[in-house]
Amino acid sequence: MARRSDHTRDELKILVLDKAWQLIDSKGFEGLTARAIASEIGYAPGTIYNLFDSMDDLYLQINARTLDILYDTLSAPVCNNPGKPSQDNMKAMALAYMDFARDYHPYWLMLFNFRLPEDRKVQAWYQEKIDRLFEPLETLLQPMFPEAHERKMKMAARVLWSSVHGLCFLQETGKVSIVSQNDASSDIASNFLIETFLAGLHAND
Amino acid sequence: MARRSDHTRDELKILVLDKAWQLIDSKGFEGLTARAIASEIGYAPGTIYNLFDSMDDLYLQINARTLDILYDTLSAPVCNNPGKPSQDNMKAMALAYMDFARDYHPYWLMLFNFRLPEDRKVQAWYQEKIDRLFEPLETLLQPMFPEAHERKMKMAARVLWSSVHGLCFLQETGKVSIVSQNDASSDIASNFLIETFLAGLHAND
DNA sequence: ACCTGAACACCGTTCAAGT
DNA sequence: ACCTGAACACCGTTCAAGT
Repeated sequence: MARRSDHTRDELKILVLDKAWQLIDSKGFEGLTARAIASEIGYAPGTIYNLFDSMDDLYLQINARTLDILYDTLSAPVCNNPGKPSQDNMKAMALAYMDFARDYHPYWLMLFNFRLPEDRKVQAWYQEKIDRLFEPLETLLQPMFPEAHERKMKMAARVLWSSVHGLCFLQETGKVSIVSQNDASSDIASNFLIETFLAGLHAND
Repeated sequence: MARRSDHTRDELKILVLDKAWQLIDSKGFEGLTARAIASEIGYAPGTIYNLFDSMDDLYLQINARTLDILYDTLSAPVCNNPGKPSQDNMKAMALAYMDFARDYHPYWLMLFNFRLPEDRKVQAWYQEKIDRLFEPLETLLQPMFPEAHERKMKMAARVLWSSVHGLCFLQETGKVSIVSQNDASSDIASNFLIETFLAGLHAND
């Protein structure tokens, strides 16, 4: 019931987000409540609302962290193997995405369950974090398109990316067994998708 | 506070589900609460739990209705135009799916936000409703594969279906503008996906 | 047997009151 | 200025008590 100044405002925000991240890890998204965070860091629930507009705002900040990790994950295949054939790197990227969905499962789910409050647009900085997710794939697709067809290349990147996401989503949420109950089924399916899509791109040239 | 027997148990279940469907339509998923349903049909909240194990169980029943409508929607292009080229029917099917996602938006979202309570498997009757969603697309893909390659055809159906879903999901949840801010962008993107995928299938024969 | 409705254990969020 | 914590308006869910 006083100013405590144990931490600066920014330190406190980071403290809250770190604890939120931990709570998701240990209790899942359902365990992430304002009261739980507050009690864990030794503050009152109201303090959360001093730092964030709402829990939705806090979810957005968590998603921002997740998007940063995902960006690094998707960039890795491109950066580590610049010499390799694009198709191999694309397959590696798709598998990296699927591994990410498994390893960061609750965080990855939050990315898509989150809906903005209808009325107002998502902030520009957040949209930017989403948009740049396509960049690594664009880098790989670039050499397959003439320079004049950049818009088509960008569409191809988004379509292929969405496809991998769709595959991953139906796989990961267990709605569908893509090929069989095999453990490697998602690998097979995503490789098949990429091979077919790239073959189609070349055929339609 | 007594047995009322205004309705049989089954009538009551239908009454609840109908009202739940209406509530989602008018107030969105957030407006769908046990108390709201009960008050609207003139029963006590406890009655809902007499008919359903939990709200999750009720969500599952709503999803079952949604899946039935979706199945009919996806079947339409195949049934109505048996003579047309498969590619045209596939494009129509993809657009039908995207229209469905828009027209039944909250119901469609519930399909994917719903996660089963970890421990126990989804019931067989529900899994069946999911599995048969692939049938219309399989019917269209069938002629493109030799009979011996049925397993490959089934995988192609699931991969293509997932891809369309992924495209639709990123489009509909507004995370990504696939081509531009154009209204027709999802049509362009899904047509491009299908053309490329089919061309790839033929090229890899 | 069926239904009630109070009760339990929670939520997100607000805001007057403290230091 | 910062933080508290009680209060408000909700949740899902349970279950003794009624008819």
